Amino acid sequence: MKLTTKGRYAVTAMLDLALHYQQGAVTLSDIAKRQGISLSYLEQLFARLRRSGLVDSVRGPGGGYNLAMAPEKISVADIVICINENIDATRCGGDKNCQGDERCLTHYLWHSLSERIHDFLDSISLADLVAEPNVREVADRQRERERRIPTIAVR
Amino acid sequence: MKLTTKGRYAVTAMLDLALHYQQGAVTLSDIAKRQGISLSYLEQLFARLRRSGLVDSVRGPGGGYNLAMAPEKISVADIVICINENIDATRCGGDKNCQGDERCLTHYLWHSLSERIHDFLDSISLADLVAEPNVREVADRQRERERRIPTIAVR
DNA sequence: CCTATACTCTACTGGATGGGTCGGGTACAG
DNA sequence: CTGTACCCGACCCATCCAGTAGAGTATAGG
Repeated sequence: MKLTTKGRYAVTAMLDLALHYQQGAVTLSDIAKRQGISLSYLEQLFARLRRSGLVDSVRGPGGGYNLAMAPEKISVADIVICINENIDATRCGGDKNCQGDERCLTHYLWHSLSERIHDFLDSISLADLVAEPNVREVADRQRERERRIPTIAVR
Repeated sequence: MKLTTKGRYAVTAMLDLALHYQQGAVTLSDIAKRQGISLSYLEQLFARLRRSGLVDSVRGPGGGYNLAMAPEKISVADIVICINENIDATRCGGDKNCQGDERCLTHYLWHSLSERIHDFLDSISLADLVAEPNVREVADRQRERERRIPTIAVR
């Protein structure tokens, strides 16, 4: 089981997209500024998100990224799995060969933990997060700061 | 959030102790053989477990380790936390300063995930694991193998 | 057609950390 | 006094996270 900044960044960035859903393409540099994530790093993450079909890209000026589906359709688990490959907590990755070619004593424990984590993350969609008061509060704060410290050439 | 072999090994080893509860001290080399874990590595883990008061040690010949409390009193979370320090999934470690000095968009998400994981692992005691049929099955297999390939000087 | 914008892709890197090994202790039962 | 077993610190290596760098391609707008 690994859950690192990588996965966290990916979810944060996808949530940013969800907050601007159906408002046109969002550029990575905007996300980078708003969420405090390195642009080059975001590029790597979005390459995977695009290949997994979670986002669509639009090239050229005025381009950027859009969610490929409605926020209700994308769960946090989808994003984390796409980025991190697995949230399996067993050593063997579910292959039951943790000790030699047999299951180790605690195989089932980690297996059920993995299930719990997956079920939890899968039960939360981007739409759920957008609706969350705590999230709205932070988003408002970010919008406010963006207004006060506008980008050069604010259109 | 990190859950690595370290934590898994520790739980496995503690479960081995629980399976031999009140049958005298268990040596690390026995655990190493039964569970397929490096002896030196186990020594490191048990140093922490001992300092945290989860196990008692007996030095000298015939020595080994014992659970410091009844298996009912020790939860998987106790062991993992002792070894891994934290199972917090947030970046900031709960300090709410994930973005600059503010909370990031997804702070609450990771916070509640951490709570879920902790609650789950805390709800499972070593006694619960010992009672688990899946665990008994693997333990029986290990005992069988131990009988067939006995240690040199099997007392 | 030119240019700026913004995605696309590959290569590289430094530091942390997981997962060990090695070797020299100390306590104590027989 | 000897062997067993815990105790403790130093060291090591591969992996990989997190991030940088830089070259290329598509395209909207002038």
